[in-house]
Amino acid sequence: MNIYDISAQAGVSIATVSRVLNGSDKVSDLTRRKVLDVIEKNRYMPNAFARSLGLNTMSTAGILCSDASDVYLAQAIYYLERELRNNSYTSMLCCTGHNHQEKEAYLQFLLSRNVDAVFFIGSHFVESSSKKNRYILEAAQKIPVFILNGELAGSNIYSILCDDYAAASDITKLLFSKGSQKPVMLYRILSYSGQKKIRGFLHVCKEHGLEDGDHRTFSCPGPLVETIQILENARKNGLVFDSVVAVDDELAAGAVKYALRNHLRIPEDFQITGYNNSVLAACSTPEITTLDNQLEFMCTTAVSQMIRVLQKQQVPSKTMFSGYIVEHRTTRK
Amino acid sequence: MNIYDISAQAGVSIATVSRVLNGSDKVSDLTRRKVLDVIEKNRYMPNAFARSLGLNTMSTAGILCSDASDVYLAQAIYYLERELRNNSYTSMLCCTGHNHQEKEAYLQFLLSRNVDAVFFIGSHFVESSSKKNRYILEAAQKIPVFILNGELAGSNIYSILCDDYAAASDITKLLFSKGSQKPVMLYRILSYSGQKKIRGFLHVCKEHGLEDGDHRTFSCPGPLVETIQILENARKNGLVFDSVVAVDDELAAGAVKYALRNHLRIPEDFQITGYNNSVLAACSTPEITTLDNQLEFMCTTAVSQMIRVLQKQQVPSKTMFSGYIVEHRTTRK
DNA sequence: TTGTAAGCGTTATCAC
DNA sequence: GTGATAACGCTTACAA
Repeated sequence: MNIYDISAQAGVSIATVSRVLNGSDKVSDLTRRKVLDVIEKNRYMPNAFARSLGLNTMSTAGILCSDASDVYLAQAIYYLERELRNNSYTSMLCCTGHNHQEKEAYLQFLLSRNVDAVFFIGSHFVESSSKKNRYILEAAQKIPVFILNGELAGSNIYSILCDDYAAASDITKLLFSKGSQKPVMLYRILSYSGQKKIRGFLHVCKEHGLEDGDHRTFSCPGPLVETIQILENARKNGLVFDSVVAVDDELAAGAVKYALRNHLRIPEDFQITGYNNSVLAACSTPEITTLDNQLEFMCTTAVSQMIRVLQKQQVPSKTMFSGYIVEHRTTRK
Repeated sequence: MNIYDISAQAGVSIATVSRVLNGSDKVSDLTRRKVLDVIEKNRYMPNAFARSLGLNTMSTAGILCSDASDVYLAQAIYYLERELRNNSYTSMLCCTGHNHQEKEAYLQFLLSRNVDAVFFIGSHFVESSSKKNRYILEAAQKIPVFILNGELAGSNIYSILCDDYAAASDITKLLFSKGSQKPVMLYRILSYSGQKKIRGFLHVCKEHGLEDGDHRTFSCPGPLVETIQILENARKNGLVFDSVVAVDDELAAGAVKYALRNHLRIPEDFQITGYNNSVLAACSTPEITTLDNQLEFMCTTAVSQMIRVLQKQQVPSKTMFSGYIVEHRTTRK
């Protein structure tokens, strides 16, 4: 069943059917009714491929993330998909993992599908080596690229991110103000946002006279049990700490486990802060004080910027906004 | 830059270029090399829309779920996308929410994009009213439909699911065997799998002489705080219970909170089981005993069945397998 | 092994 | 307001 069948049955030309299909006002009501009847009777649906070929777009956007099962990224995917869909765009999802080669391959894969734009969720897509970022710059020559929670300068690249330096500073300040003397920080990897958070933490530590900040940050890329072990080892090695600043809520959940196992009272003896305000912060007992980096706002902003860019309108190449602290029960009153 | 430009530069016909592009062996090595050189020099990429139009497929599959941010569904999306991608299929994601109209609209949206197959994740897509399921049957007339964790009979529909009746029975038996006398069950909604789990629970209760099972199941569709409140209310209303069978790990996390607030020792005074073996079970303190319903296996099975169906091979319309219990610290040794 | 030419099903530009 | 018809860029018989 194609446009010719419909035009034949309705006794009009394919041009008229196409006009009806696309809501042109240059069709008489009578003809329109006639054509619509035939279309409905046959449950006709125009062929998306032919349509795309003519229009050179299928209204699709690519979403690249390392892992759709990560609670934070999953939330971002949810918001992005919702906004895209509300604007009649389909979302093509790709989970790349952390391997650089794979990231490149997946981006090529999306480009080969002629997506109209692509969203990177997470700062780890932006690498410190500019050579490794070339694939993003090249993609941006074809379609607009949006980086959520990360930053990369380049033409046709738009970065939308939370001010993680300020946020990490604020949350570290909060701990000091609640009586913590010796915080430590848990991070995953030295991604762009990871580095910002570490710098914010270190800066505030220094402000409070803690000069050994460099020895108070720990990389925890592995599963929860390893995170706990890292804290155990730090203590065994003689490090004194009475609070944990974690760069995500899962790490914070690890810190909660560490505290409970060692019979440290939360928040009296030991305070913990998470990051992302995810379901994990709410599911933990006690609920974790966390930083809301306004993910929903970030995603809606990104999609509306995409729409603007595709309409050739001007859009800032960098949009940064502040997060806010959500106090729960792992920090003192 | 299109196939004509390449053919002109390489001094061959577009047919030859197409052959090279599609790895035909009917091209001499010399010609192939010549064409590949031109392709690489120009970074030529064939137009996906034209290609799709000719082949009548773009190698895309639709994934429908209610909410990509749900930890369990997010995990399923991750596995499905990975398997699809490994088979050169792109994933088009749609999050429908729970409204029936939306589900229909989203399915139409995917069909209008000419996807090759569609995956429904979650039993709540299958409604008890067969009239409401018609949209799925109709879609199945065009493309194969795969239902994960749900069941619907119909031509070109393939259901892949865990035996939730047996699983819920097993996990309830486990609690009795660990000394629980009075379990209660927490469920979300009366979805297909929800009902199976409830029946399994009730059956085992009866086996153990607990005749008031019907009064021991509670619907908890809302957020965590409400789940806790429901348990509080049950207790205030005089119901005695010493364990909770939850149909997902988030509900189990709510039960953990309830127990801790009421100073019930886990697992000595109060035992809890979750479901799905998700990150929430691992992040909770104590870690939650949970049921692994082999989501990864379910997703890989679904995708390999899709491949087979698209190759016109025979595939069972229903595939059911058993889950297994992962014992952690919310049940006794 | 290579080339010619006919589709694939739309949209859009012209005439009328 | 409507109808021919060219374009979109590829795949694939069929011919050479």
